[in-house]
Amino acid sequence: MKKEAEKVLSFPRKQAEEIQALQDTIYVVGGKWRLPIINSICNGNKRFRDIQRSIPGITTRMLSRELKEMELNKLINRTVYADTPVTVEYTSTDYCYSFGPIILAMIDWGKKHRKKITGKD
Amino acid sequence: MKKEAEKVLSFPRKQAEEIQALQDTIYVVGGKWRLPIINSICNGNKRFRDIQRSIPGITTRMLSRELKEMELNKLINRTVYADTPVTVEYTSTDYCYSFGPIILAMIDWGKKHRKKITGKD
DNA sequence: ATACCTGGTATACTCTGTTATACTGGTTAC
DNA sequence: GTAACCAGTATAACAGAGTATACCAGGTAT
Repeated sequence: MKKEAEKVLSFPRKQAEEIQALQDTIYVVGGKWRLPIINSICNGNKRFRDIQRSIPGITTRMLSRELKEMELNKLINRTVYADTPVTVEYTSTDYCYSFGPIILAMIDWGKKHRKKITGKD
Repeated sequence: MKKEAEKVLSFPRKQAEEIQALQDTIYVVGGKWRLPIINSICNGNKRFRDIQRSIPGITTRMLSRELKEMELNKLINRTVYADTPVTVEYTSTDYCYSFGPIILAMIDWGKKHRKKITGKD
């Protein structure tokens, strides 16, 4: 009996907490490019042009900007190798992998959605 | 948990297909409000003002716009009851529930993130 | 020699998502 | 009578995400 009341009473509080968590996440991964870039790097793309080529539509400007901010936020590591010509490598941090479940859920949705509207695989 | 995501994310197969699926999904659920609104309605909020109250920061204009578009895209049903005063109910379609896994993954990430930066629960 | 590769930066612009504020027309409560 | 609730619409303005295009300096391939 008491358990029941507790559950009911805490329901709105949980809802508020969940919507806040959701809004936090949207704030962090918001925008058109953040998640595709994370996915690309986690998939093994390390070089600027490789990452760019792997994401249809992204411009150098946007990629550059996002990479810079992601490096600041410890989402990725940027390493410069002093060979000639100089090469730059971007690699994912552990933190970066924490977005894995979100990305997988979104890829899954996208595939099903496409299958649904095109009618084929 | 981490190992699992790492393994799956690192798997370099069908990269192009996956990035497209990801971009499709971002296009559909993009923006600041779509996912919170879906979440709110799936949580049982039916009335305009209830939905608005459940999402901190949203304005009537944005909510109105998003609801309209979501109705067009068959994400929600809008039902007007001719009692006096007229009441309007928004309910989720099956299609709407398909975003469940994405929303749950994002709520989960947001909770962990907050715990991490505040240091408490 | 010239055309394209690398890893970006610079400048200028557009677009639209988002905010702010006020308002409508009807209903119910004090 | 006046204040607050409902379900929104109207108007205007803004900020910044995103686009387009060109460019740099060095190296490589034909």
